[in-house]
Amino acid sequence: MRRPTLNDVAAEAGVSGKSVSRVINGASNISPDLRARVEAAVEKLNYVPNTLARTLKVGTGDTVGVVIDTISDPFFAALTSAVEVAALDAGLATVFGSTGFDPERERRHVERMAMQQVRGLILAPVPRSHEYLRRYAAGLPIVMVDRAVETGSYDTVRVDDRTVARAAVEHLLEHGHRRIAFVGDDQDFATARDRLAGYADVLAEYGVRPDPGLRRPTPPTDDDAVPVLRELTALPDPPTALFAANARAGARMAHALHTADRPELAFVSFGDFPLSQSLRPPVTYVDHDPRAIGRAAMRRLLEGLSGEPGPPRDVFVDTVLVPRGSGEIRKTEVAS
Amino acid sequence: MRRPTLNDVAAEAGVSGKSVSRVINGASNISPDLRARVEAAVEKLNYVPNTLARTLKVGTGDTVGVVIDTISDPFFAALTSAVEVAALDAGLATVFGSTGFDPERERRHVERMAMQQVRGLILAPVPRSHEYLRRYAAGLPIVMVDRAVETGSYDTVRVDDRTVARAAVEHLLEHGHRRIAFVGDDQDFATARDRLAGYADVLAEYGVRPDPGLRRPTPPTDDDAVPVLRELTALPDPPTALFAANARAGARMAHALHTADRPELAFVSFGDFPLSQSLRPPVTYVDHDPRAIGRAAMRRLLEGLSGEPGPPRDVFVDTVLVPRGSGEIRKTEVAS
DNA sequence: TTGAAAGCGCTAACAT
DNA sequence: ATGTTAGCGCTTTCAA
Repeated sequence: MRRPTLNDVAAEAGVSGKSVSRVINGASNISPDLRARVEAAVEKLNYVPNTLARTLKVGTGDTVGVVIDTISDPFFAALTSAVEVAALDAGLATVFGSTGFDPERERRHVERMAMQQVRGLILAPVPRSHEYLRRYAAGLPIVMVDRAVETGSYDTVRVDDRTVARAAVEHLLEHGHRRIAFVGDDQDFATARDRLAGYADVLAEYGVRPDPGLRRPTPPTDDDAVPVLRELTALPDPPTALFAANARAGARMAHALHTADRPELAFVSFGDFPLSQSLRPPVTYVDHDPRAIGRAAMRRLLEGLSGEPGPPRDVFVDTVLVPRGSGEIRKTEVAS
Repeated sequence: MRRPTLNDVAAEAGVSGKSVSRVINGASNISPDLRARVEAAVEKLNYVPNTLARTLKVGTGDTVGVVIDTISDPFFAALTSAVEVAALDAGLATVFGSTGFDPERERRHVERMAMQQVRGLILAPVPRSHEYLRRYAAGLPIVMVDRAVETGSYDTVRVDDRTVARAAVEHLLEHGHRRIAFVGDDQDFATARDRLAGYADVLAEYGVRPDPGLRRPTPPTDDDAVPVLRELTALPDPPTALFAANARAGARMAHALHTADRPELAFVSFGDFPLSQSLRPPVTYVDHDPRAIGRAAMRRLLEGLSGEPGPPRDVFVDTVLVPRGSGEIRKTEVAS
């Protein structure tokens, strides 16, 4: 009992295949009688058109691909959601794949999507050489989001990490802090490097000597964040403020601050996270709005689809610093 | 400059199309010489096979579809992530679509996926009649997750809501509470109905008269949760405990409890949410593990793909009550 | 307004 | 071990 095809419908309705095709695609010049007969046959047979055959013939499909770290990350969930909505508006469907930061998995996802004839690709690249991408880039618009690799070769949509990190750390400096810890990803990510650079920039501007001892990687889990915090507070000259350079680090350090009961430490997170405003104090953050990135990426992709792509462009989306309490703690009392 | 096809490669390598096909699909009996020539041509032309054509010919593709409320919901993000990983293990790709609770959007996603010849469908159905689904269900295995509609017609993977809600509320009753508020979705969802039924069951068992005044819908946003809480505490005989019947309600009521500074109210949430353990007190919850649901759904789908599907089956995944503090507050002091 | 034939890119069946 | 032919389900010529 195989699925009915367009020709089955044609036979049932006693018309030609092309007529069925016309009815399905809503062509104009069709006699009401023919249309009615075809529609009846479609109904009777439960006919579902085969997009693959159509795409094969027409040569162009209606899906875009999204490849990201993991959909479990709220940042990428929101980004993907925004892409999906924007794609839907443009009549496009979304296929997605997550890399788990594995370059090989990324490659396989990209390859598969290219083989499936996606119209375009939105990619949060793992921090590695993307030599392999050239092969697929021909005739396949690619927009990189959140991070950039091989800058200049591909469109990107991201925040200006360095500037934003500067602003966040400056906010702490303005509140009197001089010992400011940096908790964030290792330096494989250009993004992380830029944030660290912004941190270093502004410290230098304020005449603060950078101290490598104040730098810690993102704790792998919530539970690992507490020891990280203890290491920092146990220093001879401990930090009075914390800068979390990404939302994951933010959530985990917030957890640690509460678990270890150290609400007197000033704290700014690069990226908001759920419930951050329910904590006491609520968490001050600089946000790079994932939905704005998703929408901008889709916009850029659509430009690439229709007409002249032009040279690769770097789109920077705006960010905002939202003071909610934790970042406005002044350095007054000296911590034990 | 259209993309090269298998025949272009064949011409370049001076062999037949079928030989190229063989090399690409790693067939056994191929002379090293031929293989080398083909591989060189593939490399030279940057050839990328067209899966669509393959699927059309072979009659069976390699993708499964996932249709959920929204990927921004951490519950569904985790579920989808688990499905993707399980699918990858089975050599399948994942396409996804979100409904935003719009039945029409759900229908369009399902239709599109069916047209794209997905092998199977994992669906969190919007709470409506799914008459339309029959049309696609022929030859397309469908597994419903989290919720069930038209029970008995489709496979489902979910929790036994009634039993779990019972356990959660009983936990509060055991701690001395008798006035227990129910905050949760409206009753369009079978899931919500069952949870309310479990709540009612166990109240009756403990001889507690149900009070409709203690029932409130899920607040639409965090900010709306505070008024909901105030309404409840302003009652003549206010609740001493809260049961949030879903994770969203849980997060929002937690927010309200903290904003309004009412930590003396006992609180159990159906479903965990981010940072719930960083609150004071940490939130007690019963969890229906989204990853377990995702994995079980994929397992069931694979059964449906290979061999005898058998009659629709309802799979219930286990849940656990995790006491973390908020649910263990005894009813001792009288509020206000 | 409708239909017949050819072919999109690939592979199964059948040669050789 | 390699090639030829036919055709998957659809749409695009081109005719009628």
